[in-house]
Amino acid sequence: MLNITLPDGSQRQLPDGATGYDVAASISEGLARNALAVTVNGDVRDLHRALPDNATVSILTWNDTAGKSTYWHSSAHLMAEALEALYPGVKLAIGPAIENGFYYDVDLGEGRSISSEDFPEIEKKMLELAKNKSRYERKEVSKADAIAYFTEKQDPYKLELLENLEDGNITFYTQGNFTDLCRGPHIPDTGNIKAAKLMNVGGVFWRGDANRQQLTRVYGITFPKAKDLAEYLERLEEAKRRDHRKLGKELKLFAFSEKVGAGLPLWLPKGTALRERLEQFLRKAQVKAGYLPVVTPHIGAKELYVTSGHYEKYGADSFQPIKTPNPGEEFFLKPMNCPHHCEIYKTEPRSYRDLPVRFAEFGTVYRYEQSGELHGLTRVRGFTQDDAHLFCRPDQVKDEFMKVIDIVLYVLKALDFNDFTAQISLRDPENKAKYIGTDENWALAESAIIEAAAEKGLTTTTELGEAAFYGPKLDFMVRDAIGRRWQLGTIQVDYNLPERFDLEYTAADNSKQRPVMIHRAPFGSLERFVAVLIEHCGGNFPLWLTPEQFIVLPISDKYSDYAYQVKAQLEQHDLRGTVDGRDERIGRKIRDAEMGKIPYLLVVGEKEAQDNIISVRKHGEGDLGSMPLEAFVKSVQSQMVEAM
RNA sequence: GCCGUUUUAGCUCAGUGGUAGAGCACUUCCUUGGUAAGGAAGAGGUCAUGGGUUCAAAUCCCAUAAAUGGCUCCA
Repeated sequence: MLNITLPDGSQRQLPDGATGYDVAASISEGLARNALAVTVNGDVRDLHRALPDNATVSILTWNDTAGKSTYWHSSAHLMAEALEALYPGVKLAIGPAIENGFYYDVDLGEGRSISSEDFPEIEKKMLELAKNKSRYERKEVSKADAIAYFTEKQDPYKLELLENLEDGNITFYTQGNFTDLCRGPHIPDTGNIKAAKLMNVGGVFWRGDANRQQLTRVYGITFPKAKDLAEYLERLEEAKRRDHRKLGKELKLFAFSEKVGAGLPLWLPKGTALRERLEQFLRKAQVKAGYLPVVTPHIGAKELYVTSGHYEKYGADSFQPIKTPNPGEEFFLKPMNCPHHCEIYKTEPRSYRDLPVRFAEFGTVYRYEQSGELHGLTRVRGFTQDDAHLFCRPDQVKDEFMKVIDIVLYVLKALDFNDFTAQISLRDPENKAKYIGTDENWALAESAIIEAAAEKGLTTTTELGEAAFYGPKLDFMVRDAIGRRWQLGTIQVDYNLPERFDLEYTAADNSKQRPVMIHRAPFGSLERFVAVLIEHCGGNFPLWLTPEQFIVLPISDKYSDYAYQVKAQLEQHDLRGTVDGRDERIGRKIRDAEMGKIPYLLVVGEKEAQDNIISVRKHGEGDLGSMPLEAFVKSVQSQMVEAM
């Protein structure tokens, strides 16, 4: 008999040779039907493999990330089978599952290519093959047999992969007419692949090496129900509708100009209004938290970056130096604010009593990002960080972290990001030599971050080896309104720069000590944050932030005087808006204002002018009826207070 | 930076070798209209840039730039 422990801690006894499927069947028929794979002591395995004794087993279905991933990996094999059927002689490289679906890298051979026009045929073939309900059969093979198989098949990529595999550790999976070198695991059979869609095709290099063979990467996604595919495609459409590049243009927030240069955004008046409001919002919170605003120049002498180490690391791959009439004199556009802030720290001797000291700056920096990497506002060559550097004693790290977490949480709440986790990135304990700083300090900082996150009640994940060489960090991984994940709000410990800039403070015993430096940027950069925010709210910004809160729409030009009176009165209550004074009918004015995503449309005509009221229409909700100005002001103001 | 695709009016896009098009936006006129597009007229283009092929190029070829989908990178 086997003793099996389930995730809830309960125990079950099954006959020897029982499989994950048997466990699922012993729980419920439905679970057995939906089971895709199992985890055995944490490792994902095929559902139909015999279980070891005393294992902890959990059943994976479509609702588990690992279940989906297994499903998509199996789908990649199905696509490969379809490709082999349609493109005889195709050579296969690798085909993993990814976050949304899977891909397979293939070599079609000279003169053949796949384009999106070929997708329907491949999809059709996949579904046709899936209908056979072919089982994914696992088989352990010797290295010699595996090499013989792929030599026969003339697949150089699989042969190369085999070179790095150990004999006795090699498995093949076969479904239908297709056999692949694969570690697995896989779903039981192709039967529950009910919907397939190829998404994209692109060229990649074998093993990412530009000197090697160019392969075709075919991306696809599959689902157990046709409805799921339809929903997925709808989500993609929604993402397109929310694309910040599209909305940025439509709402006149920002633009790019070839003449100005790639990756250098131009902020239009409305975008600037939004951005400045964000800045004010954070500046206020920072001053309350004891930050000291500073301002530093956009360039720095070469020596500054030699000291910081950036010259050596990035000098050749970035914007090249600015020369002056003075021979040998060189300046660099600043790629970051930290070196400047270190120099500010050094302007006076610091006592342990002065710490922490927190310098904040909305600092514009320039980085020569690779041309292929530029993307709307999320990846640009000139951007403004909501930067601050905290210099503190080692024993203050935890407290400072907690305070920064407070600010980040405040920002996320005000902007309606409610779904997030904190990722703690620590040192790789196996490879401590990679990192700068003493063991003692690392241990102190790492436990400070972990404790701070725990005391703030954050949901956290911990990544070993993800820390920068100069210190551990905490990032907020935020899920937006349509389920995409973004990294916002970074807090990072730095042992490197204090060392390089020889920063010190005088301790209580009169000894010189090294302060700990903490970088932090709740937004990251204004550019990227605005991009994420646009996509999160679909261009419908929170009322307190939006460039225009209202627009007054006079029924005809007879009432435009009254319209301007309304605007002036609302402005006295610190509300922002305009009057649509065009010679157009009210229907047109409403349509344009709705398309412009302005939260409140205030219609005024004869009736309103006479009774000194306004007729209020809310964006996306329709007519709210008429009311006195004061009532409107009160309702809007209370909404804004609530949001903060 | 590499591979692919794209670039035509302010915007969204038609136009596959023979005189440059539509809708919206813009200007003017008419219209004074009550909750998602009132009507008419007009103006607007070295078809990204530079070369080439051709009697003839928006259209075919080459280069450059930018955008875009990937790859690589991301202090």
